[in-house]
Amino acid sequence: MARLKRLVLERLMRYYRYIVSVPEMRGAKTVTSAQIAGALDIDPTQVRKDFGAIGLLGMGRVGFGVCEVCTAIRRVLGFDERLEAVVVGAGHLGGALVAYERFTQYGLHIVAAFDSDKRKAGRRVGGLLVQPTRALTPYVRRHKIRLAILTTPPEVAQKVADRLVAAGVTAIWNFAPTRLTVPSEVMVRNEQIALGLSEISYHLAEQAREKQG
Amino acid sequence: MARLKRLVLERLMRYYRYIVSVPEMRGAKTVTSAQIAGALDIDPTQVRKDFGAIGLLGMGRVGFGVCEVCTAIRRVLGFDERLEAVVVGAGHLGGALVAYERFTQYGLHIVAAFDSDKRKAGRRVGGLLVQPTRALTPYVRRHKIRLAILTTPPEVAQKVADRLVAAGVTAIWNFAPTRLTVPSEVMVRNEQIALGLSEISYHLAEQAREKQG
DNA sequence: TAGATTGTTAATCGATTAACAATC
DNA sequence: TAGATTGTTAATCGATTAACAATC
Repeated sequence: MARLKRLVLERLMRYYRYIVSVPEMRGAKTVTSAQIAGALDIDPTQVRKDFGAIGLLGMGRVGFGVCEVCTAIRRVLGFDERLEAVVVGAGHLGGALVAYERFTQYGLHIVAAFDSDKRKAGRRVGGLLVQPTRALTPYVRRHKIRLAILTTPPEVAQKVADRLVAAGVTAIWNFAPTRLTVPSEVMVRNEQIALGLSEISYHLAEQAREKQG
Repeated sequence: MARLKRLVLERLMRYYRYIVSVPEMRGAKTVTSAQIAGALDIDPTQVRKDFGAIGLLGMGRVGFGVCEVCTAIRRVLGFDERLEAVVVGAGHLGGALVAYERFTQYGLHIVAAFDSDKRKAGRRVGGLLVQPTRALTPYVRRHKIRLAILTTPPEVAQKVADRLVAAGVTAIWNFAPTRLTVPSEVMVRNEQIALGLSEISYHLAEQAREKQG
């Protein structure tokens, strides 16, 4: 099976969420590409192509088996495997991620939180005791942690990333607004929340300009 | 000037951040498209095109004036205008956004927070007193709020959105994992953080599969 | 069977990159 | 002037959509 691209993966996630959580899906045995596409504002052909890419075959006149779809997506995206992650940077955002229970639906478990701030270390964040940064490397090594969630200030993000990589992490979910330099075998997913502001701010500014003249 | 697309706006945001915050930019009078492109891993032609789209003209052999670039981006994206927003849903994520001070750099000021949970209403979140949801509509009306940041659970997101629209909001920054149905003149930006997990989880699952067989 | 839905190939669309003359 | 950098047109690349025979 060819390596799936980012856009495909994100759509698979959306299909999965639709199928497992939308009320009209409750109890349904089958689902058509048109149903999913309509709900998610996607082209039905796209849905069938994505399903085809992960080996899902539909049935003419009926659609796809709900169970098969769920199972296939879970398997491909790895939701059945327990995935343990550490959070580095126990500020507001880090705390929000630790507290977000829905991640466990996808197999993700945040098992430790770290912060360099001595006032934060020792405090509790969403059920986790925040540890000082010097405990990071040994923890990652001992527990064979593969994923780190980075929510530090941008100034220290690269330094932390270097330590994480040295400790053996192979994926970083980066919420700091900086590009990270890492070896090619380490995967970085950048989550730049502030980028959304560009679209919103522009839209509102345009609106104001149109109103004026 | 033609309406700018989402990808262009996001790149403009990244150019802006690079220019105002990266150390090697300190004191520089000019910057070339190659410099920016190199730092952000973008094609230099793209940078020049984007600059051209907002009316920026470079100088042969020299590049672009740092000041001009900043000013132009700020003006186009509307960062010079004060933009007031309310947060609805004062949970961990809502709190994190309220506490995020860097937004003011872009003209965004979160001026009020609301939550339907009676235990949360009355508490402080990042300097703001959380108000009960019944205060939402009057507040938005009175202060002519145009932007709402939605961080409620997905189940109530649509209902809240309806109220916000009725109260006069024209843009919604939606962090709830649901598609919202709103009138066409209202802009919705979806920030689906969990989508990133699909890419990470897949990558790590693939890695494990490769190792096994 | 008739008809809705699939899987797949071809056509379209848009975004990115390459090429290069014009410029300072 | 020589050479680095721009602005713009053309070529490429990839993703999305349309068309339609095959299927149950």
